Amino acid sequence: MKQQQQSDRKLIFDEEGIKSFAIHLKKIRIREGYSQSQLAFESGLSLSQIARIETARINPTLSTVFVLARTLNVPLSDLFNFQLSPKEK
Amino acid sequence: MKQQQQSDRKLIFDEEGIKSFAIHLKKIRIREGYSQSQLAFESGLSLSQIARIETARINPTLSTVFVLARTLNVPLSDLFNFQLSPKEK
DNA sequence: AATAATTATAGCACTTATGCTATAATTATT
DNA sequence: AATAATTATAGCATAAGTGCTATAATTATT
Repeated sequence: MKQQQQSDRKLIFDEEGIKSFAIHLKKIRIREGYSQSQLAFESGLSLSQIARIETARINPTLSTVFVLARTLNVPLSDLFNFQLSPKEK
Repeated sequence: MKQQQQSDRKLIFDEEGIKSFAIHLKKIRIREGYSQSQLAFESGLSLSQIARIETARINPTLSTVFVLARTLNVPLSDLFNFQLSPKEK
C-alpha cells in the first residue's frame, strides 16, 4: 500500500487577489456588454474557463488575462484597477 | 506501437504580452533595488521562477504576479503600466 | 585577471490551469 | 408558470506552472 505522501512544497494561491480580480473582471465584462459565452467565443477561451475565473475557482495565467483584456478592448490598467492588500511584514 | 496523438486543443501563450511583462517587471525590480535572489527570498517564490518570468520562458499565474507586486510594494497599476497590442480583427 | 555575485538554464516531480463536454442551477423573458 | 438564456459545476485528459536542486553563463567587484 502506497501511503499518500504529503508534499511540503507550498504553492501560492492568493485567494484575496484572485477574488478581487474575479469581481473586477465580471464588472468590466458586463459594463462592456458581453455575456460569458460571447466573451468565450470571441476570445477563444472556453466558457468553463471564463466561469471558473469569475467564480475565483482558479488562478488564471497572464496570457489568459491578456487575451481577456484584448477581447474586451480595455487596457490592463483598467483590468487591474483595484488594490491588493499590502504585505504584512 | 502507440502513435503520438497530436492534440488539437490550442492553448494560449501570449508571447508578446509575456515579453512585455518580463521587461516591465525587471525594470521595476531593479528600480526598487532588488536582486532576483532577494525578490525570491522575500516573496517566497523560487529563484528559478523569477528568472523564468523575467526571461519570458513561462506564463505566470495571477497569484504569482500579485505576490511580486506585494513584495516589491508597487500597485498593480504600476506593474501593468504597459500597452498590449490591440486585437487584430 | 581572479573572484564574487548575479542571472540564466536544465531536469525532475508534483500540482494545477485549461479545453472539452455535459449537466445543473440560476436568472431573464414572454 | 413555461421557456429561454445565462451562469455555475463537474470530470477527464493534457499541457504547463512551480518548487527544488544543481550548474552554467554572465556581470560586477577587487
